[in-house]
Amino acid sequence: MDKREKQRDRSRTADTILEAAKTVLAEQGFAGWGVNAIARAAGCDKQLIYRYHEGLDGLAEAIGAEMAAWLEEALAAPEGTPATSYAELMTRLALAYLGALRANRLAQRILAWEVAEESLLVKRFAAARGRAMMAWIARERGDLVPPPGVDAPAANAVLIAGVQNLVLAGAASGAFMGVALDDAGWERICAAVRSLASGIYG
Amino acid sequence: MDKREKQRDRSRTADTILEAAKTVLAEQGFAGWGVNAIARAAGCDKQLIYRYHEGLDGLAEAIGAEMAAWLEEALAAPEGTPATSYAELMTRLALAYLGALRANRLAQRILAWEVAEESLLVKRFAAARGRAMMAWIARERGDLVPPPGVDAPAANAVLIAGVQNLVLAGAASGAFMGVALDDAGWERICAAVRSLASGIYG
DNA sequence: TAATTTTATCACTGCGCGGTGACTTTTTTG
DNA sequence: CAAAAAAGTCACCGCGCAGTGATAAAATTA
Repeated sequence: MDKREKQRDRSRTADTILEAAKTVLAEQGFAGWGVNAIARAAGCDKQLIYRYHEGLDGLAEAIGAEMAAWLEEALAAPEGTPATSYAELMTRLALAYLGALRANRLAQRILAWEVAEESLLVKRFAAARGRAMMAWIARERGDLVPPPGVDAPAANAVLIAGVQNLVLAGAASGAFMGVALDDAGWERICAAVRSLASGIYG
Repeated sequence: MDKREKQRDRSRTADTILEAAKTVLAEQGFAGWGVNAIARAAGCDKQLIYRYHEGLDGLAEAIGAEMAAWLEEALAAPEGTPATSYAELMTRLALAYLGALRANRLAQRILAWEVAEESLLVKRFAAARGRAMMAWIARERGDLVPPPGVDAPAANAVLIAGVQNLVLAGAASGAFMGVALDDAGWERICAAVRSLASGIYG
């Protein structure tokens, strides 16, 4: 009876470990992210983390790659009609990013990690994200151009950074500068992003 | 010769410990912030941390209080002529915050801490900062009002959050979305903040 | 000077961590 | 079936951590 001795399968186990690593990171944050916790969550021995994933660094690298893919998809989603102005383009980007980020705890944890530690690993995450964002802009922009006299990359950086920090603050403490980050609060933030973008680009 | 047996002085020692705690936090970040490291930096026994500061929580509380005072002073600094418009008011706030934050590693570490952990302690830090900011606005505003139809608190949240995240990103990886955060880059960011504020409020 | 209280140090416990070598069990190959 | 290779487990090491009870040294009081 019940002699299921779980058949052995290397790639399956490697996958399980990667999933466990993501789960632990999403739930505990990078502070509690280590071989012991991951092996515990994966239900296997920690040795396998070193064998199948080059240790924690390899796992982090894999997660970073998945994150880059996620970002691509999250931004690419709201297709349909192309933007008719640079202001609309950037508004779409910022709002798509805001929504996607709010729904992705793992991504939030990685962002927090990026500002809390300054390892090379984490720098690469940030650089990859920046590249993905800029690539999206370059691809979607078409022949739309920001108004002359406006430093679009700098303004975009402020907007996206604002969105990013608000999502992190919302997850961590539920409010920012007196604005409660509940559903109504997020609606206000979205409206403010729209106003800011059209105020500078429109 | 040289028999300086350091005279004992409780309040002096308590101060030394607090300073050491700040130094360790500023240099190592909150990950390396613990009784052992602090005692080592203060050159005394860790037991004294429990005796004179109620342990790590008490120290954190004290540091948080100092931070709140620092923020007050950092924002209050650029007096002189009062702002002539709401746009100018918020531009001043954002730029003063940006400059002060960039120069204060300890404050940066605390901000990173706030988004990385979700303890009650850290929530209080965030709440206190938010209150200080709003109090500054209420005090300096005079009879200036934002244009009708603009949700000023929400827009200010986006702006300040953007400034905050950019400073953290600059310290951690030196760039954000392709904008290098060196002296020239910060000039661009400041200009963008000015444009955003006057675009939405001006 | 002697007794007492304050200040500071020491030595230790228990824990979880990252990491590794030796082992057992299953699967594949000959 | 036996041998070899792959997959997975176990027991252990050294380390740094938070926390604590007993103890030593200085300062204060009697």
